[in-house]
Amino acid sequence: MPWTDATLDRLREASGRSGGARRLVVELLGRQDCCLSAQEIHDGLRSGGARVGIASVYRALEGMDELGLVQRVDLGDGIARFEPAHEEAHHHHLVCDDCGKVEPFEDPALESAIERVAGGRGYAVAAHDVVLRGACEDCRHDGD
Amino acid sequence: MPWTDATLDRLREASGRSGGARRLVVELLGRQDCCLSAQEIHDGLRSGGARVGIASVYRALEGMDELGLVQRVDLGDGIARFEPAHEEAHHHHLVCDDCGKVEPFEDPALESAIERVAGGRGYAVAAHDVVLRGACEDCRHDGD
DNA sequence: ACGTCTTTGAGAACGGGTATCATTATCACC
DNA sequence: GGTGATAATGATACCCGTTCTCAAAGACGT
Repeated sequence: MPWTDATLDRLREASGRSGGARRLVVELLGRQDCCLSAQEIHDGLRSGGARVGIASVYRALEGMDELGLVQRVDLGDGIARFEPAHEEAHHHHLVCDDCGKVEPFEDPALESAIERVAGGRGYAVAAHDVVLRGACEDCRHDGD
Repeated sequence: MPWTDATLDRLREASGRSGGARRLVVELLGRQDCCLSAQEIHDGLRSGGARVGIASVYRALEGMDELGLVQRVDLGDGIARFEPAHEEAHHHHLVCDDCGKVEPFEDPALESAIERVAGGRGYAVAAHDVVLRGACEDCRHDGD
């Protein structure tokens, strides 16, 4: 788990301390391959028997976000989701309006188009989200 | 104001009635060239002397959204924004993390990359948002 | 082990968005 | 122009994700 270890190191380095709640959040997030909401993280930890407060989950996520260790993902439903930031495997999301399924995708041409746009406007882009909403293949063939 | 008139017609057609609050919201939105939040619309109408409830603003926006007359824009700050849907002038947004400025952009290569991704995944994409965050040209040259 | 300073957890507080409900306004019909 | 059925409206209570507060617990240098 390279991301988990590196993230714990960076967090300890930044604050000078370690903490149990923060470690649990990082470890859970490191096991995921797509995004999780703060509530989902909280529920996952509680169901695993940990006595973790929701505020600690938000604090851990905030700290990681400031250090660029997580990618904040906004799917448009008013709930912030987070996933480990693997710079070598940057991806975006397809959201099905029918069944709510979220699946990641990556596309080099999309990335280069984004970089070209930002550069042409004088922008130093720190982050970008692309969210495609619609009907997934399964739901297109179901009744709709 | 072609969008304003067409939108009022479509809304009346859909519900069978007209209403003063809805008309004010549509007229205000039709005067904008980029996105506004519900609160901004509400404040704008109240400061113009109209006694409009915030609930009516949300209802008007919801109705227009269902008919595809507005584009819902999510800039990642937890506030939904809306702008007139001009299908001939589809655009996305650059957001400055420093000064909060929002500016629109459009890019045909970006659009075609999105369509290609969605098609390759069997997705019927109904809507897509691209939000680029970073430092705008002004803020890059200021202190930061 | 001790003291200091950060983290933590519970719950209050905040804010955008939605639901409720009595009142008002619109419109087809007369 | 009335009249009645029905939708729109505005004030406000409510929901829920997120942030704030604060006392208690934990981490680390000494």
